[in-house]
Amino acid sequence: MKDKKDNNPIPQEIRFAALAVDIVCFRVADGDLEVLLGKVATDNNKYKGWWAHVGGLVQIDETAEQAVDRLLSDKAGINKIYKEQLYTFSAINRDPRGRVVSVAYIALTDGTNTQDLAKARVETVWKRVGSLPKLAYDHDEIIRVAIERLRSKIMYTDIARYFMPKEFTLSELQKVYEAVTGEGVDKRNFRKRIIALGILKDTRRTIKKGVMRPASLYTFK
Amino acid sequence: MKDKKDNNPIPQEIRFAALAVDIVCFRVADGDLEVLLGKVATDNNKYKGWWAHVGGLVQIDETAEQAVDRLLSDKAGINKIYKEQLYTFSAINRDPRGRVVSVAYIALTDGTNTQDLAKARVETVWKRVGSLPKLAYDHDEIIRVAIERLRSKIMYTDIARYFMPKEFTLSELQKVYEAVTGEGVDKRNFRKRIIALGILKDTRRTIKKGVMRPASLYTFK
DNA sequence: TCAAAAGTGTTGCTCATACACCCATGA
DNA sequence: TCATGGGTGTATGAGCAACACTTTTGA
Repeated sequence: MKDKKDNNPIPQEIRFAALAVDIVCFRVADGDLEVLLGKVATDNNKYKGWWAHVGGLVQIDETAEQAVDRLLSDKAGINKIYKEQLYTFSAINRDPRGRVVSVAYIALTDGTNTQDLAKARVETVWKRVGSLPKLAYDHDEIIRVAIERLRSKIMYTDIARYFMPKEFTLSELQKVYEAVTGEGVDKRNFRKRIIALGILKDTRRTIKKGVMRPASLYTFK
Repeated sequence: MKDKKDNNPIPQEIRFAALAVDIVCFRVADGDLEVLLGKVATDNNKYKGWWAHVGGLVQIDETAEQAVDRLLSDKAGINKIYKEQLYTFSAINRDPRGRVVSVAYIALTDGTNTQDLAKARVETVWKRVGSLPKLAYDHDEIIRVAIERLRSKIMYTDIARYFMPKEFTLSELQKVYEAVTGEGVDKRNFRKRIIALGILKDTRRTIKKGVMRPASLYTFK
């Protein structure tokens, strides 16, 4: 992709920075909030072999959003995912290779996501946010901000929906809230509140897992 | 400043974009929410003579935050102001001169601000947000997002403090809330709520304006 | 009948809203 | 005494938190 013709009329001398995106991609699996990490593979990079958020350079003919979709697909085999812009990090030495300004995004996917690992061009792993290694670049800082934002938004929006598969039980939804906030909630109060919001639809069908009473299945409206 | 040596080890061919900041600077004056606009002065620019948010290019040796401080000071004569990052706009054709990615900031100042007009290198004006002209570039979109964010944050944070002078009356503070939200509030309920937050301190002094009962002066803790 | 998760109501508290009159001042 | 904005209390309803037992199922 670097062979694209540079037909940008902006003078070269003021184009000092490379523009990148970094994607903090979350899921909830087995009651744990997890984040997608990719192994740094570029040579001449003191962080080679470290774990980092998936990301890369924005190209001349795409927006930051388009770069996010492309990089998630190419590097991690993840497609059609919910995303929102998080923050832009412009510290001068955040990348030891030179001035790189990064627009960070949060992305959410459901725990049963279909990651096309055949397409993924980077070694990736899902790590619980409670036990992360030291990350490359300023990615520790980025994920700190991302978790803070995610915890705050799950309280007053319905973003939890992007963690859920099409159909789910109320217990599963509750586990997602608890995994994100890190705190347990009362089952009756949770169900009352979430039903009162009017964002769920009862499918009138049930699912049975193991030796127990079947649970009602819901979808988001 | 463009004469700075380009000692960036990032290869020239991936540095396609210019990085800019745009600053949506608000104040409340005479009960109206106003925004600072600067007249576009660059030649070879189809927007020359239009009004736009104050902004400019980020330089190689400064962060976006530092660029905001520098540009507000140089172009508008405004110093030491509260600011927070709003959103990064990366649409490909947002600037007709070429690919410019802009990190937008919100800045707030009090209505009695001391703008050093002698230093200001750009013609500026404060405009009521209710009667804005069509702005240059994508600045209509930027201010739409900025106002949305400001209205939302004034409801659950204490950012209103940055609109106030050191000391102020409760009526003045209420006017700021009303100017930002665009809606009137009940005086008794407003005072009860704001006092209950515990963020104000009564100076035990009063101020008298015109022919009326003096009002108590408060400060933010 | 046991294990395991599903499902269900009531009470008290806190907080937001609606609403109207007297006070202090200088002209 | 009048005009102007400053300053105050109460009642009602909504929404949230605390709290424990019964139901359904298959082994």
